[in-house]
Amino acid sequence: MSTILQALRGMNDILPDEAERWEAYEFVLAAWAKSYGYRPLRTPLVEPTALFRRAIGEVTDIVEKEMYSFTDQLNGDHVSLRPEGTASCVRAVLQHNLLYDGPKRLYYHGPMFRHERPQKGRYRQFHQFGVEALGWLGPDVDAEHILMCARLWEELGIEDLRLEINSLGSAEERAQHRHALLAYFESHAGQLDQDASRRLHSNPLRILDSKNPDMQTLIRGAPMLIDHLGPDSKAHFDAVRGLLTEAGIQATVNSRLVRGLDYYNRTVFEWVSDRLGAQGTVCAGGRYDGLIAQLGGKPAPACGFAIGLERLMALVEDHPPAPTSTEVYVIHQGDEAATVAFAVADEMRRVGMSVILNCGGGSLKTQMRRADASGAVLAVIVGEDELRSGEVTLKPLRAQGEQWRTSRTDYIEQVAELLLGQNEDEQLEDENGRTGS
RNA sequence: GUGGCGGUAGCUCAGAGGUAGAGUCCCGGAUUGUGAUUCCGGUCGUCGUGGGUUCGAAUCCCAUCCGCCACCCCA
Repeated sequence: MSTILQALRGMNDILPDEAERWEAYEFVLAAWAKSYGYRPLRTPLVEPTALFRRAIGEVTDIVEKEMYSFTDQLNGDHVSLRPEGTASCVRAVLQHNLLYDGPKRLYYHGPMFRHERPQKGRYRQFHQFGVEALGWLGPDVDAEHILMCARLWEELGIEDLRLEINSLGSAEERAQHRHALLAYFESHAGQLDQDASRRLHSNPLRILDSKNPDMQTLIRGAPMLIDHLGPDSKAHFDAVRGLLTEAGIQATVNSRLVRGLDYYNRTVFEWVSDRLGAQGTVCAGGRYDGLIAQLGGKPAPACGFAIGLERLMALVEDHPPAPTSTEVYVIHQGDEAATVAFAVADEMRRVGMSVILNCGGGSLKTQMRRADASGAVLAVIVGEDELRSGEVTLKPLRAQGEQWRTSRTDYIEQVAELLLGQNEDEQLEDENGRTGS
């Protein structure tokens, strides 16, 4: 063991059983995003460190202590593995001037990197599916994002996510509130715990989020951000909530909901599960109207959110999508038959069947066992007898019925028929299963 | 990053100073070309790693790595 190198801490291999689930989810999520008019964007995993420092904020935990940052040995560039997707997305949009002909709906997915202490649902390399709408002022887009999440949970059969939403107001309103907050906490400095004292000047908003029971009274008395919202921000927030109510989506306003990235303003939201322990946030996002200008673009509003794929998939572990299975397993005996079997497998694959050709020899019994274990619907046997008569043997492995021999010129049609019949049976079973439960 | 718990066969786990085990999986066989079940046989481990204590360590001690839980924070 000691001589075998391991994956880095908090970075996981996704083995075939799980990887099949991943592919299924990636497919479902991409189709979902597309159905709302979002288009894919792929950006590099490595970006200039400055991008994240400017976008996420210098004093955030992510930038201060969680980024994989290093110096490119060859040219001295300061680069970082991306800790989230929005910064890269905005960078790409600006670099290629994608907003030149109007607003854009975009989605992305892939690995993100944060150097945190791993736990279940929290990894150093984790995966997000992100959705961004750039160029719309809202509140319709804000509501669209929350709505599409709700519909996705329905589609995936997740029923216990609760929605928390808040408004952070504009940058000016936040600054005002920060002032009031600072004054309040400074006048009660004696009641602040260690964490709160530390955050007092770096990020006083975060004090509101403290879980320390001794702090709750103090926090309840603190100035509320929502009371510092101007008429525009208030109208925006009300409009978002109105649209959600119209759509029948229940949201809890959590005035202490604060996102960990500096770029957020106005609407922020989180979908939270109680089944994931301390890592309950499955999906979160909000509006970031200032970021585009902050990164040097022509000012434009935007909002977006990201889903943590590990967390999402942990919620539906009990109902994994069925993996696609092999249809045909080709068995053969003897050198000459091996050549024929090779060609037979190739022929079937070229008409679209998924075929495993037995490799590595083995007795007929052994090969039959492998065929059974492969999940194939049908075994095609090429033995010495078949070779002499120019035939193959077809043996159904799942359905009733005996094996039979057929000529090598027309066996494919019979295989196709058999597979078709099998698929119909499965669909029937599927439907019965669904209506029956 | 802080604190707590854990790591024994590919997998699930028992063993708590005295010869490393069970189930499962995998492999081979049960009269020569056929899957499940059953029966028989077999492989598998530096007991996470490295030190220390001891006549003797999977077992006790220290360090370290990895995982889990809480904090911090977040998807």
